[in-house]
Amino acid sequence: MDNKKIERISKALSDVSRIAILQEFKKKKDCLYCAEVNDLLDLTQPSVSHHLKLLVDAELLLPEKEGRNIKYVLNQQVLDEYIASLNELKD
Amino acid sequence: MDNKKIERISKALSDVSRIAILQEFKKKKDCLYCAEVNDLLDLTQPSVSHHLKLLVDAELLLPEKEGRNIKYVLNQQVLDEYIASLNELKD
DNA sequence: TTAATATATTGAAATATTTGAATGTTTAAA
DNA sequence: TTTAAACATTCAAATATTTCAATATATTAA
Repeated sequence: MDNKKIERISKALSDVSRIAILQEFKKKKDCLYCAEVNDLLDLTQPSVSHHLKLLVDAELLLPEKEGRNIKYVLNQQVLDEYIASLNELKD
Repeated sequence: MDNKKIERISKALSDVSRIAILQEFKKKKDCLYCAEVNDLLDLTQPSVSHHLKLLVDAELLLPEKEGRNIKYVLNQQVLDEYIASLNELKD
C-alpha cells in the first residue's frame, strides 16, 4: 500500500463520527444501512452522507444499492492491508 | 484505546510527511534525530518541528533530549495498541 | 402520474491544518 | 562571555475539513 493510500485511510479514520460508524459493524453483523447510520449519529443527513462518502472513497466501506437504500459492507481486505502497512513500521 | 485517542493517532498518520518520518525508523535502526528528519523532508525547520510535535503528541514518538539534539524513538506499544483497536473493528 | 422516502449534491460558514518567515530558547563551542 | 547550532514558538496566509440549510436525484408507493 503506497503512502498516499495510507494517508487517505488514516484521514478516513481521523474523526470520531467515522470511527463510531466503523465500530457499529461489530454490533450489526457485517452490514449497515445508511438509515441506521443516520440514526446512530447526532448529525444531519448531509453530514452523515459526507462521512460515509469519505469511508467509501478510502475503500474502507463497500456500498451496495438496494432499491432506495444503501447497504454498506466493511472492506476487511483494505483494513488488513492498512494494518499490514502499519506493522511494517515496526523494525 | 478510546475513540479520541484513535482519532488523534489517525490524524498523526494522515500526512505523507509524517508517514515518511515513521518509515525512516526502519532504515535508522530504531532512533532518529531531529536533524535527520530535517534533511529527510523538503520542508522548512518549523514545519518539520510541527510534524514531529504531532507525532509526539499522539505518543507515536518518544523524544529524548541529548544536549542540543533530540533523539526520537518509535513507541511500539502505542502503535501496537492502535493496531489492536483497528483489528477489533473486524467482526 | 403524483407523492413520499432515501440518499446525494451544492454552497456557505465555521473551524482546523499546513506551511514558512521571523524570532525565541537552550545548549555547546570558541 | 560571546557566538553558533539545534530546536521551538508565534503569527499569518493558504488550504482543507466539518457542518448544515437548501435543493436535487432516484426509487418506490399510492
